[in-house]
Amino acid sequence: MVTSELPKTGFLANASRDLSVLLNSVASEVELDEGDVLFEQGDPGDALYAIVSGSLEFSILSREGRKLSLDVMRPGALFGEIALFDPGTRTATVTALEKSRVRGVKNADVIAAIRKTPELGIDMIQLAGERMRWMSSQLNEQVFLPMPARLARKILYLTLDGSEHLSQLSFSQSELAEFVGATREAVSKTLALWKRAGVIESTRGGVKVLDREALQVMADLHQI
Amino acid sequence: MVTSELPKTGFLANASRDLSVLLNSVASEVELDEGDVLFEQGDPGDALYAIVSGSLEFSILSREGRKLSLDVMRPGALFGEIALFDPGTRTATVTALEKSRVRGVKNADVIAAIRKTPELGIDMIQLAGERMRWMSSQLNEQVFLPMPARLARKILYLTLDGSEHLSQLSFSQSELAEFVGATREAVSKTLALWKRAGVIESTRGGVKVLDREALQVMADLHQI
DNA sequence: GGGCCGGTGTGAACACCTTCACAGACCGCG
DNA sequence: CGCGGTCTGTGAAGGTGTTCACACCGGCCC
Repeated sequence: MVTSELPKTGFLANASRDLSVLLNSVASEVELDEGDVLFEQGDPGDALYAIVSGSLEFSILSREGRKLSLDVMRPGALFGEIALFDPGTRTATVTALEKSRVRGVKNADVIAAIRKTPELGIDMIQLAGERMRWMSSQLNEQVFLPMPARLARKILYLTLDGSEHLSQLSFSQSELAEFVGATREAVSKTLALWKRAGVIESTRGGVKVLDREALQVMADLHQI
Repeated sequence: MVTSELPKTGFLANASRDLSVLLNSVASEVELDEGDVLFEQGDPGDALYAIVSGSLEFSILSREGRKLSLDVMRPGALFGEIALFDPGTRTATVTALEKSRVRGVKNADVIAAIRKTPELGIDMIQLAGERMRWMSSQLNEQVFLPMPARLARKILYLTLDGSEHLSQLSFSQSELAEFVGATREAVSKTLALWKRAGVIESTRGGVKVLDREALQVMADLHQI
């Protein structure tokens, strides 16, 4: 059905073999170009996805169209698991940040597979647990932290690649603003401060982390 | 092992029989007095709970000790499911609002039960899905809605009992403030406005909803 | 009753972030 | 090369909620 190799990173790395089998048998592969929307908040959804290649943005939308970006998902990531057994609409929007390939499994297929191998159910619950833990931390940050701390945290988080630290981050200030839930101007002013302090370097469409330690401090501080 | 009857409301009402069986066999019952903390954010946790009687508050804490209350859980509610298979610490704090009884099942017992009856795994995933959907809506509200709208929504939400509308809500303004993530003063000023408009009535330690429709409007508005 | 404590009402000053406005920089493209 | 669009920098004004400060009110307990 599908031929390309599944990546061995992200959640898939420690998921059971059962899930890989499922993704290699009944899954259907989808190709996305940069900017393509895989699904949108409010859509009915009945599939779980795994990222084969590329990167996708995970975001939620307000009724007025404001966007809060939450995560950038990379190969090996699994998502869309809410839709698995809870019939309802998508609670988030997923957009391709570059040319990407994802593999989707219908909920009916996953249910059938769980009935055969309960171990898969346990994996899925573990996945849900991780996601909830992460959602909970996002809520905590958004509610309790001031904008600069949220910005510092998101920059640190987004420059994590596995256990590596990338110093270069390719997001415009407007995109960063969507990640921290603030305006472009506010982000711009904070970045300007940090730039003057030698913590970061900023170029058109990107930010480079110079002093990771200093950013860690900003992430915990409650003023500038 | 336990003798008291399980309530037939909340999530338990539509959960499979398998879960009820589990809760009636291997569960251990805990008695809580008003103010008792069942578990606290950061604690290691390995149990799933069901509420038998009473009511419990579900909240998250900031590092500085600020509290955001998220929900009041009633008989039939299940919670603590993150801890089931994701070894880690609690992401929230659960406190008894009155004398309550809860029944807890250890994760090992649930895992064993799922291996026997996969259907239970499917139930658990559905539970996790509902919780995530709800968490997602909370994040959305906290980030995108101004304080008065959040207050109106929480009051409406907390006066829902099953499908009934209670008009009386027994929370002080400080407690309401913890629910909306704002200060007592801000809540007080907003309630004063609504009181003058005849939408609510407020007494010491409580609020009474007079005009539910009007509150619904407030909940959608983006200014007072 | 008197004192005290927790809850309530409200104003003033302030902080933080938004909105609006505009200028300059960079880049691709005709 | 010059033009248009997007990205960036920054200031002024405004709004929303916080912090601080204080008055008042109602119960409860000695």
